[in-house]
Amino acid sequence: MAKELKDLTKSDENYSQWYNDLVVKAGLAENSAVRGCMVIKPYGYAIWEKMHDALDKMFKETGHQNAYFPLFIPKSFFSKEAHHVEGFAKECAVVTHYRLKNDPEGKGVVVDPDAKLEEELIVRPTSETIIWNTYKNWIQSYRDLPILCNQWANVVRWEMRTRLFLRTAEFLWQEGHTAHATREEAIAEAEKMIHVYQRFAEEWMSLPVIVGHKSPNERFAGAEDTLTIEALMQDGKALQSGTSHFLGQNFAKAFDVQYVNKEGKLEYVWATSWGVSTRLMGALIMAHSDNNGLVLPPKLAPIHVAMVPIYKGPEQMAAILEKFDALAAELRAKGLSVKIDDRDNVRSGFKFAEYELKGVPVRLAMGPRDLENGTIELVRRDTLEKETVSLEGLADRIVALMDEIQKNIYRKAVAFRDSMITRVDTWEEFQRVLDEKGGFISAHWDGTIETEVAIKEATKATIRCIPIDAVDEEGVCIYSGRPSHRRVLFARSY
RNA sequence: CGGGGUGUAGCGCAGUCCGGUUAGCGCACCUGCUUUGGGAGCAGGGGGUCACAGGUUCGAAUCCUGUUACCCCGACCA
Repeated sequence: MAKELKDLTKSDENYSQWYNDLVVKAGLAENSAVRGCMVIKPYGYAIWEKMHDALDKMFKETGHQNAYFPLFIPKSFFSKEAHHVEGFAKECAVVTHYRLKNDPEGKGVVVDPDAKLEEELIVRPTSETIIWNTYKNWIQSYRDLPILCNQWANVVRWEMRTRLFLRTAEFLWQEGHTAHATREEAIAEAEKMIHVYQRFAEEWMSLPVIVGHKSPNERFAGAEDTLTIEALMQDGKALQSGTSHFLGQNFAKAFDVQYVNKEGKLEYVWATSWGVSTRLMGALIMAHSDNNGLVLPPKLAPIHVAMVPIYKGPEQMAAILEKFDALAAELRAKGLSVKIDDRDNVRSGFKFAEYELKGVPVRLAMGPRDLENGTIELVRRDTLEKETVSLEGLADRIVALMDEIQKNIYRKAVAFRDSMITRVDTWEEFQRVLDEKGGFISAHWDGTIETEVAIKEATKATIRCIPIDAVDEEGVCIYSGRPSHRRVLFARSY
């Protein structure tokens, strides 16, 4: 199964192929019959569900409520915000008809030309327009504000080139859409939510991220400011993992959403939107996996502990399963998910490899030797360290180990990420580091779109973000030589 | 949309140049036996509209024409 995985390393130029193989072989997802769309398989979906639940709880703790808006957006709504339509127009799926009929020539069904829609419907690539069209009806007075809604949904963006989890034509996400009375309150909301994402990435995914502002060229279509969390993958490429936008009054003006303030005067509403998607699954996979397969942080692992019997004959199997059942009951009582693998059609070695491929944090194996000694073999996935331990007090030990694994994976990722941030002061060095090392490059930039675009064309590297904690530092732009006041982070990215 | 490639069993492929037994191999699947402390071995078995539609031929997976789907490289990717 996973044997092929071992042939590749992360620095390999075939990393994409390696990634794709891993996603498929670990049973997370596969390509579907529909071009560019994926099937998320039960094991992959179980991870996504854990992400969903944790995020949903965080949103509610920050005062948000879930709601749901339509999948279809009338074309006219979509074109009301000029920058927005420009940004998304090239990748929209459009519904033009509402009926099929039997082919008059007898070959299946055809679109009924008489059932053409008066106005075409766009399959949402994001929901700002339909939501602001709705918010218009919800808002009259400052007493109606703020509105703090989140939606869990699927969206469609007709990408030319797709990749499992990272860029698919259809994907699952959440999108928060908030309406506020003041500019300051909306900006504070956008900042609050990017930090919710940061906390989720670091605490749940064991994924360190850099929080920053997008450069004007990389900003969301229709936003005044875009905040991002940027993560680093093991091949040295960056991945935009979540964004939070301050939309100013752009959508309020486009959809004429005004409220009466305390002084009785009409004002346009201030907006934010923020989202993370199943792309986080891609981030999780690419940040931690090794040549044996996935490495899942315990907080997101569908199975915490896999138990594998090593046996000869049904008597041994029964004796081992008895021990497993007792231990499993104890572990489950402590909130862990346990899988006892009593399949007799595959051998234990196969099972070991399989649970490593699937990233199960802890594996226990018990055989005749252990039965005699009252021991069990414990292997942790993050380090692959093997230990024969006593059954005494094992459940508590494993609970503590989950926490240790969660932290260890994070520590490793932080160490790697930090080692991959390089300060660079010349254009030659910039190109050399980009080609030979990759990762984030911290460099001066003159702040112009022309320079940003020129660097992108020359190297495929983009400004990932202007970190929120960037310190003022005078310097000269690595490309243009013009003055710069702070460093920004460049990288090649997914 | 430009350049290249591929459609043969659930998956991965050979066979196509040069037409000719019943279309083959590996993995997976089913049955049986032996195995079992790191991806088992042997034996037997099931599974095919050779992408689709025409054409040439005594005979087509193979040659010709058309269609279609997918993959890779570019362009695209708030």
